[in-house]
Amino acid sequence: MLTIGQLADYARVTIKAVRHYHLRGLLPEPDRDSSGYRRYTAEHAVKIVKIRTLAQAGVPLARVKDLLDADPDTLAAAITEIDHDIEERIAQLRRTRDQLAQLRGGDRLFVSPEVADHLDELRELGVSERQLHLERDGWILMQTASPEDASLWIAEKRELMTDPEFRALYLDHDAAYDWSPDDPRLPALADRTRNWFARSPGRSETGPVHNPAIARLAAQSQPGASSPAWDRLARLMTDRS
Amino acid sequence: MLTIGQLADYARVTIKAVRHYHLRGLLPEPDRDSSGYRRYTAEHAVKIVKIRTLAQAGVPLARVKDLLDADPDTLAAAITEIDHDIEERIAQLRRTRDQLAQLRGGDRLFVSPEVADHLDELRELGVSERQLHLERDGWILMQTASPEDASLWIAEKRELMTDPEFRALYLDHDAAYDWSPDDPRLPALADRTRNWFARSPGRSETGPVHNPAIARLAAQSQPGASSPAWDRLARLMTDRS
DNA sequence: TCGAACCTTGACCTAGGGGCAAGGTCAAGC
DNA sequence: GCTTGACCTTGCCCCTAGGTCAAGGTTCGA
Repeated sequence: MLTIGQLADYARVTIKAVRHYHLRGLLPEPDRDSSGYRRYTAEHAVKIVKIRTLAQAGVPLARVKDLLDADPDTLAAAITEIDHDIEERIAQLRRTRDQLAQLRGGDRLFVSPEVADHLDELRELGVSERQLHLERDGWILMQTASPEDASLWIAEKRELMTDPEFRALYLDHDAAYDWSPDDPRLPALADRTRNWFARSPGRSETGPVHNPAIARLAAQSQPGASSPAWDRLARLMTDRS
Repeated sequence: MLTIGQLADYARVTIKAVRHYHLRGLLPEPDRDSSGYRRYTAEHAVKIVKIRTLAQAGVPLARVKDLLDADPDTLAAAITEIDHDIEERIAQLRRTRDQLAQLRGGDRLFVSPEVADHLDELRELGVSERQLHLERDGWILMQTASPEDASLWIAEKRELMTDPEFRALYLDHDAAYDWSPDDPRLPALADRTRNWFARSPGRSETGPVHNPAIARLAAQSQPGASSPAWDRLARLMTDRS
């Protein structure tokens, strides 16, 4: 006959857990000795090892209770199912490990692989961290609003980036962020930008949502995402177009 | 700007989880719109994907909170540690799977491998299920009371079982359970048993605890573990020895 | 304009215990 | 006989990481 502590040690379970199983009706209360201590038999030990095994497998105690006095076929079926469940949890943990590795890496975790590649290209081009941040956040918002459109837009944007003139314009806009709003280079930049859009084939017919500048607009809905120079640039471009 | 539902969908998290993160101080409460709805930015989306990734890895939210604004080196170290932790949990799940498989099989889960092998041998010998049950429970109690002694005793018991005469005695004792207490075969069986113990070398000097009959005695402390014939047998053996 | 889908807060629930209080019991050693 | 430490008892509230339900306000698309 075992005390609760001996039983708990045998099954490698805490005393508290044993009492919890009594409370949940998984384990019948054993007889008490003259001093009121619970006295367990080997039957209890067997049952509690069963309970522990199922509970460790993540089976809710309510289900463990049913399983304990189910017929062997039902139990076997349940075990098969639980086994599959564990396999799946292992696979999930592996996926989590991969994501954890990406968390070290940078932004790939937060955006689609295409956008992540795009951001990498921008970084190589020498785009400022501020601008990268703006781009990333813009794509996040777009992906959230419309994942299908976002995947079209990113393909278009990346194709655009193969044009050296567009790349130059992009870098100039990036640099212009810090300029004074009175900077004489701003009107010229606005002109070059408008000219490029006018020359670029098919830009206008795809509708306003297909304009890659919407990335910047979306990002600008965040606080601190614009500057006096950019505001001036926006006015220069809309006024004369 | 995202609603709570859009944010939750983006990060593949439930709305309730998002609010829970606010409650725990992991995620700053965003501004509300005119109707009191929370309105999120891409910054929130980034943060919540981080939180989700760490939380899915089993990191307690309190620690996630610290990690969110830790310096990169601290974060990297923590991620390495968390990664090891996941590996360990995968290993544990594999062990649980093995145990689950044993749960289908039978008794191996509840006793040491040596005892399990012993029980298998007894089963092959044609021992009754009742007796097997008694043996198993006896070994459980012994293992609980004194694991080291139990491992010595099981080795001794298995060596004993290699003796054909002991095996015959064991099977006869098993069969005798159901006999009438007046059965004429009982005194003869008691004699044969006493003779065997007397002949068997070193049986008496190892002390009473090394007598394998203690298995039966231990098992008999359970209700319904004896019979009139066994009681008579016990009296016959002690009276005349 | 209406219904569906969304949002709000609040209250209560879960599993598997942990920790503490306020004791009772038991075995060993002096 | 007395103390000490380890063990046991019940009962209570606490935790995590949310889930669920209720009762209501809001927004959006047909």
